[in-house]
Amino acid sequence: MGERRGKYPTIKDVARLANTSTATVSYVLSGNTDRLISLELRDRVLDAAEELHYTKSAVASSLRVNRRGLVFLLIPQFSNIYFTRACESLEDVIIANDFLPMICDTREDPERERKLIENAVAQRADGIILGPTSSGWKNTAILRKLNIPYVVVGREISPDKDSQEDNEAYFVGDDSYQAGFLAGQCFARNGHRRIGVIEWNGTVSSAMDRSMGFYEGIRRQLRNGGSLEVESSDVLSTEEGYRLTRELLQRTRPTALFFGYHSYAQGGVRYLAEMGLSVPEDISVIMVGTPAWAQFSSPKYHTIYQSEDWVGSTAGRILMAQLQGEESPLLAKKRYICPCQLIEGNSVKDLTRL
Amino acid sequence: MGERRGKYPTIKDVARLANTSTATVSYVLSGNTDRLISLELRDRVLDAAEELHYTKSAVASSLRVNRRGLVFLLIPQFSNIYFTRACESLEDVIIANDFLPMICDTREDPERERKLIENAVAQRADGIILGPTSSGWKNTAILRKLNIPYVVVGREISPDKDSQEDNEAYFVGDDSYQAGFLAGQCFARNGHRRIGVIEWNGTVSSAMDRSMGFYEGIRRQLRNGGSLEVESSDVLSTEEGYRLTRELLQRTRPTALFFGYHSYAQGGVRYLAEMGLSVPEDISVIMVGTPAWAQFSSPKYHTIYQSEDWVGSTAGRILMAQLQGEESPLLAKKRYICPCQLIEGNSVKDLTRL
DNA sequence: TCAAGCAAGATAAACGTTTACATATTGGAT
DNA sequence: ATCCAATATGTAAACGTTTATCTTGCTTGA
Repeated sequence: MGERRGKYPTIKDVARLANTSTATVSYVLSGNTDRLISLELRDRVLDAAEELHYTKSAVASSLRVNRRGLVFLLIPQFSNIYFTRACESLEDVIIANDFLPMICDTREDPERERKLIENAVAQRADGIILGPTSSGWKNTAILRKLNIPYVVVGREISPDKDSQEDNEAYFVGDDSYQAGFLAGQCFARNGHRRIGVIEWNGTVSSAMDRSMGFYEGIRRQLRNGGSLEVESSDVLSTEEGYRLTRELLQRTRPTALFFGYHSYAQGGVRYLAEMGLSVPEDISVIMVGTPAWAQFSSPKYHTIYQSEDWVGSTAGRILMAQLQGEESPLLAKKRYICPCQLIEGNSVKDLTRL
Repeated sequence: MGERRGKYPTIKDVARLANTSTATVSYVLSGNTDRLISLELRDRVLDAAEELHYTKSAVASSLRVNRRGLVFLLIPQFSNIYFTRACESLEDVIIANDFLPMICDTREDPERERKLIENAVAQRADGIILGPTSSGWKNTAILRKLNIPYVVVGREISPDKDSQEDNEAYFVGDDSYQAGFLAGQCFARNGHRRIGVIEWNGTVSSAMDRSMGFYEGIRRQLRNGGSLEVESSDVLSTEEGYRLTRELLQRTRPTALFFGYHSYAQGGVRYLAEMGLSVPEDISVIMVGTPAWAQFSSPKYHTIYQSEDWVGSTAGRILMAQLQGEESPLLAKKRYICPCQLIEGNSVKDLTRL
């Protein structure tokens, strides 16, 4: 019962109750050993603090010493396993280094991203991990200006042509080009030549690289005839995946479908089911990303696996190295790219044996 | 280049550059209209602030006025769609009310939960939303003690028998009993009498209520003969779902399986697939929770749908009502329970027509 | 002419910590 | 007796804001 509002007990209250000075209380409560304190007094202080349910105000404390103990993790969506998985290993290293990870989602919205970054600096975050939107470079300008440590994950950001900045950001991610390439190659190996591609035309690096890689992986195969039908959208979501797949299949009927993002695949696969098309008999499927549903379903899908934990822990370690301010070999390199891996399921039909 | 460490420009720097006092700068920058300021000076201040890339320190600011603008969202896991979905609508109402939502995950770990709650109060969070672990009641004691507004979602927490506290927490969640009941009833309607149950024996309310409901839903049916085999675990995870299902099926061979949690179902379904058991021909399945994979797979699974968005937005609105400190009809009630809904797929075989 | 009122701005106290510095009390050693 | 070192504690300044209070120079009405 009773009011909230300035109700927290302060160090002063503790001092009064323990009949001593605030300095002493501070020394006792922060375990600072620079000063000798009699056991008797120490106990009195601890008892008083306990009795009042005293909790140190991190805000007053970090105003004084220049350390917030906060790291912000800004990710584009919770429904994107790539980022939530990376988050988990990130949290582990951040916590292990005695920082508190705070997660916010930008919803793939540049404006929201801008506000969240601004918030992070207003909160005086010690560092920031960013899974960027398409405006990632612009929105991080303030971090570069104020020299706040940050690491970009998953999607690369880079200076606009007109910008004169060249202060490249730390980046940890997967080899998106290779991801596409592996998929294209797999279709090629299995003799597919009429292929549908569902891709995201977000202006982030990963999207474009995936397409490039895919085309390169399948190019040879198509030289002797074949077709590539593409359907794409600005929006990355399950629903949009459904719609794109429908559009594409109403136009043409390929033997194989490549989904550049598993969220698209999720919607697309639903459309296939509703149409009574079975995988891989009627149509083959590969997707980038390895969501649970794709592994535990029948058919089990071919997926391109990206090492989210590696990405997370590496990004975390780089940020920590920056914060510790030591010379770390980790900091010598700016771009960390992890190779992908084709995980075979049974969603690709072998056409070469017909 | 250059050092981090006290590098942020302060209001004092701005004042110096604009050749005025800190008071004026503060008034201008916070848009406080209590004071008249000449246009000329106002512009000088704004220019100076811009030039220095000044950002107000939320930590200094909220030390002074007693308002943090922070709401912590503590959820047990990112892989649990129930909570991530609730999070999204929570964020919306929190942001709409001009607070900044910070998300942390407790990993279903009571100790971690305790620390995170402590952190939240150390950060002087204005309010807390908690998807509790089994120690939820104990860990929130400090919030009650210090009178910090909080709302519990998804799983109910309640005083230990030995505790003398009776200050019931605000709770928003689904009717877990009904969730179980609907599932039991559905099996009963379809004539199943040899049934396997995979349940979580976490000591949170939802777990126990689900089982109770399920038994009640199926009870009648079993009166004329039948069997119920239960397999349960302390740990809630996909892997454990796999293991429990294996244990159960090695012991007995029911016609239907009830998964109390979709994470268990995910692992269980994989085991079924590996054993070559097909759903619903060989075995019927219902699960609580409606993950994407269960909807987009074939077969489409019977699921018990819980209204995560309703839970999220309601919990958010209750917390905001507390923070606004007004009399809100919302605050009159302590427990908000949303009914569940059986979403039919084709994972339950009708045995009555044989 | 002058007090009163007002516009436009400055000064300084306060928020809850941390910590440099000052003080007071001991017990030896000289 | 005197001085010093060691121990144990207190005082107060500082961190970056906000805001109550004070100052100054003008206007203006009687």
